Amino acid sequence: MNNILNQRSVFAKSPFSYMLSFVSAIDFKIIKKMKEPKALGRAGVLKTAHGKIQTPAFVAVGTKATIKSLTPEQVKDLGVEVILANTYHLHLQPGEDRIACAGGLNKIMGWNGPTMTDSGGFQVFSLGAAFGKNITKITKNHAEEILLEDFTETTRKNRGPIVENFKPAKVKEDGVYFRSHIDGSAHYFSPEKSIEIQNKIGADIIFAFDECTSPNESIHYQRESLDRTHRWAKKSLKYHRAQPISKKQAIFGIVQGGRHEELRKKSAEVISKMDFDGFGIGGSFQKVDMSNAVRWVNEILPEEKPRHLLGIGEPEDLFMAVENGCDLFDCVAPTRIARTGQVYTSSGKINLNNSAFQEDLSPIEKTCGCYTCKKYTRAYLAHLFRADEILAATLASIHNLYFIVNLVKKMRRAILNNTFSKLKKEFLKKYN
RNA sequence: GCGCAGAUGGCAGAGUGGUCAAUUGCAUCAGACUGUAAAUCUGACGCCCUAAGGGCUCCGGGGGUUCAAAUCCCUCUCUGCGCA
Repeated sequence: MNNILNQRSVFAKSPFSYMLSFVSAIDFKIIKKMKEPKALGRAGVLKTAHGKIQTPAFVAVGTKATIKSLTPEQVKDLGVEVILANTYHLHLQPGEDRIACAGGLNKIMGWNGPTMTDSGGFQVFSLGAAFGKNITKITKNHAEEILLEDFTETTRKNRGPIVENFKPAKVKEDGVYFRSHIDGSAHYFSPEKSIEIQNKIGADIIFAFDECTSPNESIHYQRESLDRTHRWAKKSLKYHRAQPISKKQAIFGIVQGGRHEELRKKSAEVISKMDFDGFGIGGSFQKVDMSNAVRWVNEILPEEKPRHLLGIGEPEDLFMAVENGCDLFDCVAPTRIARTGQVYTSSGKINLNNSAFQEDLSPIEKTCGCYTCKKYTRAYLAHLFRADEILAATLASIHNLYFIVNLVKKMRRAILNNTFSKLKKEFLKKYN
């Protein structure tokens, strides 16, 4: 016990801790802007209580305070600078009080770099309007098709009985009722509650509580929802600013508005007038709509504050987002697809479960500098996936995260060298 | 040698007169996955025809009963158990 106390006091008195007393919880400096006429892209440095982030930067998703299948050392070694955990998941398990007692998010998970938490706003969508339907962050269907009401039938088998029209999340004016996906227990998130939980979890950057809307909602609903998200943003901000922790914990407001130019611009205006430390851009998109939405918003958001495009992360999307002025991105794709055998290469994704790779003794990618590619063959990974070995997920996740994180690092360097357009053109030509 | 039980698609294993090209699991072959209900989910999986659909062959081998057999009878082969 003494040891722990000693360690804490030593940490508290470290020279680093005095640096925490800067006025804003974060400090963002743009060091270079893209010079192309219409480009909004920039390279910068975002300083947080747990270190700097060289932007643009890819944020690794560690929903439940772990990047699935990886240790923090592996995550750090492959180049990740910042991670994002989730309020909804951590509230249910292990609970924010336990995280606080354990010393906060960084301490409990053994990650000493910058951290963020999502507010639970995405679960309003994924467990609400999108529940049991074929709708996610990106939807390939046309709105007309999405409106078909037979998607509940396709709900996965192992997730309990399908109950018609059952949704674990229900939106109310002042908050959202959730039914836990773990044990079915009822929970209620208001903006204040979300912020309170995020305060306790203690990430460097937190997000306002928002509603990510489904693209199949009517324009009327989108309007109504957007007003609600704006009200929630105000409440989130007010509550947060009243807490002492807001001196070292930054809060980002989230822009919504679906695919509608009018709503996106309105949202960007409303949210940017609030005293947030930075901004998130949320929503569920059809791919063709995404660049418009990002552009509309970033032309309005104040240039000097960081912008986080929520949940986006395929290579082509990252090029689009960086070019259009986003600084941060998070995405589950690299780690999620890795666990099911799919890995990124410079000429597109490949699926290591395909029979062709069983005798392929080359690495995933010859020119890749990641641990997995330096040491293992496709054949070995193919074997691990077939044998259902845990290491498969780890090695593929290392590669995919390295691939994406370093792709964004390359974009940053290209901005600094004025070669972004060239990089984009060459990469996408080979990748697609 | 005698008695009993059994032989089903790559494997395991349901089915025991028509609704059976044959439940299910595994394996196999593909696909999906973008603020993680996710080490998950979906589809295909006898052969042939582009699909709806249709045709052909099939439940150890052979023969029989029946309008109809994986399913009933006879016989052979093989396997397991028990007794010699």
